[in-house]
Amino acid sequence: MYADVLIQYSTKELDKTFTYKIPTNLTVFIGNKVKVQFNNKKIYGIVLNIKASTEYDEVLEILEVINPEIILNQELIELGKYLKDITLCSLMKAYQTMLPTGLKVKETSSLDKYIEFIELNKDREVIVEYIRNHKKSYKQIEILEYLLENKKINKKDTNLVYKKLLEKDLIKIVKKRIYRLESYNYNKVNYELTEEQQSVVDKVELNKKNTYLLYGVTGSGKTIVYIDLIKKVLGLNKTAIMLVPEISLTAQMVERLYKTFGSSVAILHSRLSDGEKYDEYTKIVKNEVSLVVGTRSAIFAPINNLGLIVIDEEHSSTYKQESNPRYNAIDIAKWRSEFNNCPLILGSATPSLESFARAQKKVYKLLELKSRVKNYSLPHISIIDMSKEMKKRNFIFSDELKKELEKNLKIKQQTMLLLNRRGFSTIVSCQNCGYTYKCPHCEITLTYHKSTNNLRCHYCGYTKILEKYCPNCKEDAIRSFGLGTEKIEEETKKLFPYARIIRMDRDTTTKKNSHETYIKMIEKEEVDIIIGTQMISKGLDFPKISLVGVINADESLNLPDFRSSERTFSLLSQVSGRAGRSGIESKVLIQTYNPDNEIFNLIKNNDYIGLYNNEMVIRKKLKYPPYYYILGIKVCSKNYDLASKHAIKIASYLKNNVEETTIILGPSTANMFKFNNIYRFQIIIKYKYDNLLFKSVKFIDDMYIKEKDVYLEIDNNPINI
DNA sequence: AGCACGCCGACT
DNA sequence: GTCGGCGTGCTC
Repeated sequence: MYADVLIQYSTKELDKTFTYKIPTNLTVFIGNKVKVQFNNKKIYGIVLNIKASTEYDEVLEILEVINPEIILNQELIELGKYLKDITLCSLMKAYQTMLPTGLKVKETSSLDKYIEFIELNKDREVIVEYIRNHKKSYKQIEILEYLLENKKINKKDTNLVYKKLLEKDLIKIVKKRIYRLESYNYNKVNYELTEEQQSVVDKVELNKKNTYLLYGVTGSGKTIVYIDLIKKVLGLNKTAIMLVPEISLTAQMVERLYKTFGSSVAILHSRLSDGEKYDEYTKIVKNEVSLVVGTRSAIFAPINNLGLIVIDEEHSSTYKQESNPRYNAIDIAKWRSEFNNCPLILGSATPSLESFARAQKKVYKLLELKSRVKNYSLPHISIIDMSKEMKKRNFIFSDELKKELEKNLKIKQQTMLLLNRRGFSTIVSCQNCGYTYKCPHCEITLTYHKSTNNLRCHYCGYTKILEKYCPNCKEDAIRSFGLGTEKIEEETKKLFPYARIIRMDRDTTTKKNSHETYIKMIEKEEVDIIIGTQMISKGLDFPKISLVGVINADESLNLPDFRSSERTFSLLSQVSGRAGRSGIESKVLIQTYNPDNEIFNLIKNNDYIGLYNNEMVIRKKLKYPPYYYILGIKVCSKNYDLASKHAIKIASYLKNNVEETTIILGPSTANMFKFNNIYRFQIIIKYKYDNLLFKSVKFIDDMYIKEKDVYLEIDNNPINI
């Protein structure tokens, strides 16, 4: 027998299988990871097909099967091909993306973790006899008697001398595989569904491949609906995958799931160690769990008998991978829902326009939760005109926000302050000559971080110490402008010296568990004011938060992206939803320099439908999603002229090789025109249905494989343009 | 990807 | 004279 093996290198040149002979002493299955000789090197590959004959006269033999118990099942093998098709990556790249680090197709050491136990190796009578005959060997007897009583000793926990007994074959050392993450034993908690929640659950047909959009206001209990649906599915002896937008939200979600489902839950996200990930993957492969919770990549979990997929906060941009392969977990989920003939639930309080439009067109089935549980009212939202405040020399806190904060501190309630930008100040420049610090690799302004006294590029990570004198004119006139969370923290501390303040952004929460520590602090009410970036806007559920202040709402509104209104609405609704999660009356104050912008009216009235209707008019007029799909091609090179030249060439080729309804824009300079010293030109393609387009793009993509100094980044349905 | 083979410049 | 630069070409 012969096997078609896909080689570990994920380059497009080697994106094909090679045939190897299966030696008679090896059992090989489709989906196995195997070791083979390739071009005089020993490397690894995946078996994609097994056949009886080959056209080649001479083929090499498969050398070894690695992890024979863990194979890519038929579903995942097919899914890899789909991933390749939609992202134009190589097939191996697709499989490497789907596999956890410890199981990738390359040299990997075993990550199995074992505990060693000492156990008796002879019958009870033999041992008792031995003890009787060796009364003076106290040490040995101590062990034997303990083992007679307790059966086993953890080898690590003992310093007893057991070597002699081992030599005499009276005891043995037994290795047992263990998992690094053990599920906690929470007491199971019962829950009750409201009438509205129950009716939503009842509408979901469990044996059909429908996509549902669960549109429910913040605090309406979407999670309970997910849990109840999962319970029903597990009751049918099927399994489920649930995705959450970010790692910080998995802990909270997992706790809730444990309370309902006990230990049959596996967790997958990128902050697990390689060993932990490997263990969780093993649990799934061995059918030891029936529910997988995790972030984006958990959608590739090798779970069998899938009966339900839930994607919470479906509008979140984190479901889109921003590096190759640029897939969206929602697309993968749809594929798996079809493959397994099971429902997919997309949930959100502010669905993406694409999803809501599909629900309107009945492509998705719309499920609605209109009321907050226990009828807690939504917080009262006011918009504050910062241009008026500026005349009073209030640059950060308006009078009203100051007043409300003070009030809230007095009554011992918690306050959240949102500013979607970390660091201290966003622009550092010289008052004398106008010199502005910019990243030498990316051409964007550097952000000043006071805590570390340096300047940082938020794109490539370039760091530079801030000098006292201007590097250009040598004057002592360096000043910084623009707001970041660090500055908010400093100002808040000045204004409210007695308040207990924490700052949560990427700078303060990168260490493992630091995020959890902060959450615990908020929970235990050891904190009065929480300052943070959008990180604090999602999922957090604390009853004591009754005031939310948005320092500068224009930050996200002014981004040059057609989705900026949608995103701003979603962010502000999301963060507003953090307040008023108990009976207490709560407030949200949004500071802006553009109070007349229609969007604030919509946010104030929590009018998602209004936003949807407004935006859809604009999207239609400007031919943006959901009316058109977008495909972005970035032409990249270290050489400016080369990038520009090829971009023009590609655009003109495309104009002649796509359907008439398709619109080709550009090339123009990309948003991050210079990034890490690479120049990027962008071609935007707007299309409806165009089979020709994909053929042409694939053709171009193949052509540029060989090009050394230019490369393409192709992104179908990009989330940023 | 990675390595072999292959053809032209500066050096123990 | 060689050592070694990286430009094609091939891998079951």
